[in-house]
Amino acid sequence: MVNTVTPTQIIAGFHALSDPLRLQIIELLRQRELCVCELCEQLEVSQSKLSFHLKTLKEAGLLRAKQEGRWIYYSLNLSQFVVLEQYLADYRRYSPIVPARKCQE
Amino acid sequence: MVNTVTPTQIIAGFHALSDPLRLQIIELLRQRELCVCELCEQLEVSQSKLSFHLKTLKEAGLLRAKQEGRWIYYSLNLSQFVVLEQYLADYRRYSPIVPARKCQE
DNA sequence: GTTATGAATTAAAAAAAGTTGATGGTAAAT
DNA sequence: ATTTACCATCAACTTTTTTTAATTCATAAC
Repeated sequence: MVNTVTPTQIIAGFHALSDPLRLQIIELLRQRELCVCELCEQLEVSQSKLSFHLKTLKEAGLLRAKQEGRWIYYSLNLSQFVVLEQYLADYRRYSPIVPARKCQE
Repeated sequence: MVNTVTPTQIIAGFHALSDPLRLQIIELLRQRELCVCELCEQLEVSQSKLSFHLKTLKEAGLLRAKQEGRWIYYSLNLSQFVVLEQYLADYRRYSPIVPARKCQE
């Protein structure tokens, strides 16, 4: 496997997931891909605001954008979800429960 | 199962994981539990700063704190890692790839 | 070309998060 | 009882993120 996952990617991913509106966006896209105008309506937010959050998610690699005419359709990039999931899974799997070395002598 | 996971918990969790120093803290605690003074030394940050980030991680449920004398030992709360992992896994597992309904008629 | 629509970008303002240094609390040592 | 060590908290400040409104860009329709 070659795909090196950088801390920066991980941090951007988790940051993108740490906002309620962004989680709502993801929840909607889970059903099917949507264009910005449709997301706007369903979420009842301004286009500009939505655009900002879409960018955050896209730059974190969690979304894909596909232009079609003057519409832009967003969809989940599930492989990036797997990257983050894997990161968490590693903690669960390789974290021995070792009692602390005591601080004093 | 009764354990209802709230969006607030999820958001707090991902937010806690979206900072380089906090990831370093977690990386260290992965080996074994540590007291604050030891984390301070290894990470070379002020005690106050460290305390702030430990609080963020603890309030997100990712860490446990245990007092012993005047030392406070922090350790990973792996079950909360699993909660977040599960959240991501659900997207991967239950997200059908459905083409968009087109916007125009 | 001109106009209208969908969406990104910009700049300024507002809000939130993080940093710093000082202070305070508690437990142990003297 | 004092002092010392470990750690949390507070208030002031800095930095980053988010919001808002205006503008710009691109595509398509006229």
